[in-house]
Amino acid sequence: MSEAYGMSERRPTIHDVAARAGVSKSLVSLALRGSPKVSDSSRETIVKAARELGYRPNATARSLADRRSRTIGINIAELDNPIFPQMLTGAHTVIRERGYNTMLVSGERDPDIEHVELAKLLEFQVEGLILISHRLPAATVRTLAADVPTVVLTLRGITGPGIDSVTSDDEKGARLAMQHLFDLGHSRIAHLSGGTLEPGVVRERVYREEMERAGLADQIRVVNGDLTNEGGLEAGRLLVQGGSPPTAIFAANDVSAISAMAACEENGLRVPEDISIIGYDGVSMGALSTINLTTIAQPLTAMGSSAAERLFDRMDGTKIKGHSVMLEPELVVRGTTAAPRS
Amino acid sequence: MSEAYGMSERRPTIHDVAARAGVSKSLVSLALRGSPKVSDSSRETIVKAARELGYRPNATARSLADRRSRTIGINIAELDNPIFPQMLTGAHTVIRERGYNTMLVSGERDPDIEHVELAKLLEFQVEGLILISHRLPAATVRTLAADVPTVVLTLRGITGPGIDSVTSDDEKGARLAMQHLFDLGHSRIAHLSGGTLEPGVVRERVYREEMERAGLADQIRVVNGDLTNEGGLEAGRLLVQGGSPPTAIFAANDVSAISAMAACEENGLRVPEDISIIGYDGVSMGALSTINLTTIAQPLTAMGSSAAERLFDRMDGTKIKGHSVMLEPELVVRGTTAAPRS
DNA sequence: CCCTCTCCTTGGAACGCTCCAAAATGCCGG
DNA sequence: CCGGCATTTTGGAGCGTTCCAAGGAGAGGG
Repeated sequence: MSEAYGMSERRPTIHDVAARAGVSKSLVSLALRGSPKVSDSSRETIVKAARELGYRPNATARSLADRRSRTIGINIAELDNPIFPQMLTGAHTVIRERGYNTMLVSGERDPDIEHVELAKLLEFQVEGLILISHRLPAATVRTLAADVPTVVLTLRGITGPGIDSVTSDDEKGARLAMQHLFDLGHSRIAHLSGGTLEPGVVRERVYREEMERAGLADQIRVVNGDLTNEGGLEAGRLLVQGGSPPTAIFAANDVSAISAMAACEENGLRVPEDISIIGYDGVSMGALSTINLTTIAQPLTAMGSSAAERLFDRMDGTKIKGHSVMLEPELVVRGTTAAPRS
Repeated sequence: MSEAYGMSERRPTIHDVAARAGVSKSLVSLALRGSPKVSDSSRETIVKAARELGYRPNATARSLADRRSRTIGINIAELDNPIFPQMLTGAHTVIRERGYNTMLVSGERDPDIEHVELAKLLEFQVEGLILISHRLPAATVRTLAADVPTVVLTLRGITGPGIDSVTSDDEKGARLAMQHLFDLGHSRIAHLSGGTLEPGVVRERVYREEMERAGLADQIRVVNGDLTNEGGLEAGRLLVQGGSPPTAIFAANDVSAISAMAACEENGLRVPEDISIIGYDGVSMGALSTINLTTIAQPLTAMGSSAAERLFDRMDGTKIKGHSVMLEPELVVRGTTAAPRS
């Protein structure tokens, strides 16, 4: 044994176990992986020797030898907006149940960093990729998917060989929201948009369509809330400070909806008595009774787990065509919407 | 611009690059790692060949060869409570900046799962471990730390060789909270506790001590809010439904504090006019103007990054003694506390 | 020209594991 | 006691890198 430097002691390897048990390394390998071809007596000796030495298999070496990393890479846009951790949870659980590991990277809002991190994931030989992000360029996704099975979450409209996607039906969700407000009798409805970010686009389009379809084209009013706290607050102020505030606001996501609530209250408008607000996402904090936000809930955790399941399907199956799953959003009526005061 | 390759064929290796460039694999290895011993002309040919082949180094093989995984393992208790993702963010950023990768596992509230997952982390030869959890038994932590440099977040009182810990000064934070309420003139102060979970214990002890020190031993009232939404709601109800509700509540964390707010409002008590509430943690949603929770803010992101930095110190330094860092919490006065109506 | 001395470059031996073909062992009937 | 067959066990060849000792090529000095 080469003990060149005064390093801390070498971890025991399969060879050490073999030596101690008086068998060959191959047999140790078989025994420890539970092969039925190993005699009971050998198995026993080997397991005992392994335990005595505190042997722990080296997953790196194993990965190299059998060319399987048993690792899934997840790229997450950010951890701040609670929808992401929630999807992550769903995916993570499935990955674990399948006996895989999760390697997590985040672009932290910087495309360059994101690019580098994604590359590292591939170098680590991840067997599959889950992209939880709405700011990834389609070209990037296609390149990645050419190398490794990939499932995209929350990003619609990206297809191609090797790409699956999991989304919830934004079109339908947005219609549900508008319908709810119409049902309550609102017509002066404003939209707090998500700007040009992917999920925002569809929601805004549907808002416009529905308004037009209801003959309310002249009431259309859109302000960009940027899907963030700050953006929502400012946009909310803009909406309600004018002379005739809308009677209802459909916000592109919960985070900005909650901020808009604050903006309303600042300006003396009570929610829902004076103004109704409906959000989108179904983040758990919206359920807090202090907030009690009416919203279109996406099955966030389910989307995460569905993405992981789709990925495993693709990995062990022989599916070739990109296949997309669309889950159903759901209207959750809570305390921030009511009929307009007439 | 590298080409997308079919995923079935073998990935090009360093040998392929060597062949194409007409040099030895060793030289390719040196060149690609930017060694200065390589002539410019060779380097150029090699880089070109690598690009043309779409070569991507195999991090697994590299890890095995140089016995460094460049990976840090993070165990996270749960992703639901927003304090965890926030700490994760801090740690994750530092890890990335140092050129390392993050392998993420979670016990998902099940000690058995947690144990298995932690073991897998070690098999993957992580070079360091960050434990973001308050339910890990001290014995487990010590075992892990014997194998690999370890930093514990949020868990106090665990020390030993190889273990660093990062906490914020709970003792001081809790005193800040009580002092704030005293300063406002409160004396009928109840505590929404965190039960027996680690961070709750200290906060409750300080609550009791401070009440006694202020001669208010007879006013001491503690209900377990379990650090959760549901727990906070029920405990909150318990506190305010009785005949003479407290004039202030010190909650063991923000999540339960927010639920307690809801419980108060349910029962017709306005916050802060009728009852003051102060939380603990400083989660970002508390800052939402709709909630506007007075709280003791822990520097969550900083705790995460500090943990990672501590870890790297330990990894490349020769520090041996366990070293703990304690960061300062801070009183953030917002809208849920006021003087009691007299 | 030959000989050093620098630079560059190279093949082979790890790293710790899995896989495979082949060898050893054990058991049975004859 | 032997052949034949099933069951166990084994050594060696990878997996794609890095590291190292040693080999080649020029350049400059004598």
